[in-house]
Amino acid sequence: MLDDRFNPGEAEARIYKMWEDSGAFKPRMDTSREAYSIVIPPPNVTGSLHMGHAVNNTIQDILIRFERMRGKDVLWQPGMDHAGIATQMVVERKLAAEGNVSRREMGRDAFVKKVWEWKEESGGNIMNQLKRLGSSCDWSRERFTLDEGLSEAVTKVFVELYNKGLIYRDKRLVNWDPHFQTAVSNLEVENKEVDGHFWHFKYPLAGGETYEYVEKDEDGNVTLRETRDYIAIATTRPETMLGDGAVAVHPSDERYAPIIGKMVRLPLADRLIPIITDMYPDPDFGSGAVKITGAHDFNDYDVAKRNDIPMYPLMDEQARMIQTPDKDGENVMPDKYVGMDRFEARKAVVADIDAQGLMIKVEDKKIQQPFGDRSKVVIEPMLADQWFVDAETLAKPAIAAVERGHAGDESSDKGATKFFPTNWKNTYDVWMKDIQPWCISRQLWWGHRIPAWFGPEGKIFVAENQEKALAQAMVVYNELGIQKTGKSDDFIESDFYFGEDQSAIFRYYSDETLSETRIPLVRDEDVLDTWFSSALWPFSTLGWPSQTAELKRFYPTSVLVTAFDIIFFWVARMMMAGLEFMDEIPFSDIYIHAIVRDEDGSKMSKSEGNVIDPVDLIQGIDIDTLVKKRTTGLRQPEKAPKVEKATRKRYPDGFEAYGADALRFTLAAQAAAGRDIRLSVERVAGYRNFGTKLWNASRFAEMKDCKPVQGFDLASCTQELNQWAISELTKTAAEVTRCIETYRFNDAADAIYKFAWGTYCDWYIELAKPVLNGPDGAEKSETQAALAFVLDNILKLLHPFMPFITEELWQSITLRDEMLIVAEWPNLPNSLINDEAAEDVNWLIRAITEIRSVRAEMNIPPSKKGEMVVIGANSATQSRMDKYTDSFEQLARIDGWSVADAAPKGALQCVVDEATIALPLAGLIDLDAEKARLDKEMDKIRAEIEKLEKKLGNPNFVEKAPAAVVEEQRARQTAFQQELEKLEAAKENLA
RNA sequence: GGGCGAUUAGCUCAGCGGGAGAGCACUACAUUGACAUUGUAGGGGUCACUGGUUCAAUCCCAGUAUCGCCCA
Repeated sequence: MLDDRFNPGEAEARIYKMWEDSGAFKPRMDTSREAYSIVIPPPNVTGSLHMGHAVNNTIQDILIRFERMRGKDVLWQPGMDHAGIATQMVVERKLAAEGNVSRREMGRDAFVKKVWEWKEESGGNIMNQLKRLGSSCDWSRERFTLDEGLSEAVTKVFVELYNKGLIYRDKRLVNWDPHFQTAVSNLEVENKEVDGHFWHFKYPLAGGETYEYVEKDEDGNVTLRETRDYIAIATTRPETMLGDGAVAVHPSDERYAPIIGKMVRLPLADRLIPIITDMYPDPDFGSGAVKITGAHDFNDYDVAKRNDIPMYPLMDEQARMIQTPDKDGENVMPDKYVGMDRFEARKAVVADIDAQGLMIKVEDKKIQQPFGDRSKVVIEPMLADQWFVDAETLAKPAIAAVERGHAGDESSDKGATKFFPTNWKNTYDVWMKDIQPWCISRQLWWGHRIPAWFGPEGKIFVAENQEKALAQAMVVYNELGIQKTGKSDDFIESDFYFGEDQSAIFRYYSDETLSETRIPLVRDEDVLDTWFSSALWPFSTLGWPSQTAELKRFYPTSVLVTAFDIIFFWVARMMMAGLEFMDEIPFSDIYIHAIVRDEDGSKMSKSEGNVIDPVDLIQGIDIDTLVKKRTTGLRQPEKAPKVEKATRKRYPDGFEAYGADALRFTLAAQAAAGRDIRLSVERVAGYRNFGTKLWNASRFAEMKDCKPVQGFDLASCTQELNQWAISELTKTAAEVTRCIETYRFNDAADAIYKFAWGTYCDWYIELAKPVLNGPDGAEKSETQAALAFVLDNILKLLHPFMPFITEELWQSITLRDEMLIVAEWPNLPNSLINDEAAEDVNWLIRAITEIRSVRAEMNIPPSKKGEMVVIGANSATQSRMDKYTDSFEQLARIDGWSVADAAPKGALQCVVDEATIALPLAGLIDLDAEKARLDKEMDKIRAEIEKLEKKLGNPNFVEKAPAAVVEEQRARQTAFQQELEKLEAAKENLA
């Protein structure tokens, strides 16, 4: 006998282990089966499970379990991402907290060793959390982006792209994160609107020149005319003025026409810079004149490039002001600012300008400011030598593949990829078509080190390893014929050495006293952007560059499941890498799911204290622990009382242990193709109850000896009730299948929920009770077998959504050859759909519901049984009455029935199709109330009839609407009309 | 500024050119018959607003408002 309820806390780990031990998670590698594969979006090794992971992995697991049960050869490839910046940050913090020396003092090798130690020890918690969710990944194939194989793939890709000219080194303006002291890609920058200022300065014309400054309104009337000896500029970043190379105005701007080409004397720096024209300045914005600081602003950079304006780097890696020489070797930066932090320098510049009387005004202004997505500090555009990927070239095939996917064009052997929902194609296209060079070097230590070696004469050797780099170097330097210190023959291996110190290359030329005469080759210190390795994930995890069996079998993968926020970071880059290196798309479908928000629609964020941890919903948490969790690590610790209050108010008792099944089902049911899921804990509880309901239905089946019967012949069922149930099951199974296939998880969840609870529990079991409680015999044994069969199929259909409880029930019901996880998905032939049986039983359900409704509304106590009198029933109805007399008795409290020409006086009456059912319950009926009830019902029907009359009375409708629609409306009208007549008769019969 | 999306029951959300839906919450009744993590029944919505297309609009189109996200 089953326990009285499912205990997820006990069962989940046990069942999970059983699955894993059985090898069910591994691909069958059976080529007679269709292959189906998904690569997991690799979570950060530093991460812990949040709701985003929960929904992402629930959906993948639903697909994987579904396809596995359908008999496909399934691989769900798991793994983790090394998360360069995030991990380095975590470990640095940890080391600092433990009182260690800093990363720089420790040195690269020692630090990286520490990170690995940390990774082995506490990285990958998230993998265990995914297991708690029930994820059926093949853990034996778990990969990490820094694994040997994957690193080999990264190096190979880098070298090949370099050789093809698709990776290059360039000095460009990059987004510099002064906190982590590394460049980041533009995707890692968050632009936020903040309160700032707009400073207006005067830049005096050189040599005391003056000009006539004229402003006009729209009609050309002069509104201001004055003589000026300056040009007015406005800036939100005054400290950068020290590096200005020019002032630019729009060529059409008449106000400045007289002074174009003249020089201004840059205040503070005391340099002469030109006034130039460029299309960039907006004449209607500010003064119309823009200061150009090419080395610290992206727009200015473009202007400076176009006009050959010098760019002066003003800051070091930590964004402190530095000295920079101009082309003549003169210092650009006044000494007093050198060493100041950029914000300190801003204050100083503003004060000094003001002191010189050159300040016009300061406005308060909302400004867009770039922040590092990890560091949260203001990003500084800086000129730096970095590695870039020519994304534009790689994007072209990636755009085309998605184009083909959405056009249904399967002609290309490179494949076609389609987004679900389709509107994400637009997002992808817009970004891809305006894609910028991708800056891939990071000044970090944790990651894939760039396989490039620098040597004298500005030479760069990109190769898989040191030996190959050396070989290249020998060739190059021999061809170059450069002077070899103290030697005259060709270079040989021993003429080179590998160093870590960049300055060795410089010393090679300058330091005559240096005893070292060999040529230094110094490896690039930088590592690659983490996303560079993630881009290779769909093939690197399958073994590439080795041609493994898995690669052959499972690439391209079937579908990628992810959230929209990494379409650019990841999806687009996988498309590019896959097409470039595999010559084929990495996945044919991309399913983009919603982002999980809290119940108020805010993004869940630890620093805001509104996070719901999936594990807490699975295993439960008391309110005090929850409050503690939410109030630690807040961005603004002073908000703790507010967070506590809100938490206690919303979840006064914390969370119960709802179990993984309930959480999964909730996420699936809420996974409709929108943008957000607002997680509702109440809904989680509701779906936990659903599990309990199913559990109890199974207990009932067990109690009534409903066991699956081997070789049970569905088609030979003689009992209408069983035919009906199997028919409804067949329809539900088809619907669930179709919905999962088309990624409509909420509809699939809905369909199985409705069938299991609303059909199986509410009606099938109830209607079967008279038989099950009756005498043994063919009728009973068929019903037992059929109930068991339908239940088995419910478990199957529900398994992808609620794997634990369904597996537990599956194995409790009877001894089985196989686990549910590998059981065969229901594939019931349409011939099992039995419309006749459905009509009969659905009539019965309608009739019982009507009677119950009338009784409840008229306050007839359930204990009060009575006969029913049927008026106007046709023979079909009479035979149904006969067949289901017991069901009426049990479910509608009806004690026998008879036929009459008219309802007895003073009886409750309800209309079911052609018949009127009267319940003569003398003495229990309030005639006035019954009259009112009938009136109310008639009013509703009359309103419907009125609407239909109007519609059908419209000649345009009858003429133009499809005949079927008109016919349908006519039928509805007739039906309502007949019901109305019967109700009128019922009312007359009352008194 | 450009783009995308949302606005449907008290709450969270489906839906859709032709009868307004679900879960939760709410109300009433029911407890030794698998299940109170339950059962039965019920109340509750000018489908944001304004126009247009159509025989017919919650649904399609345009505009407005509010909110959210992305990009510049």
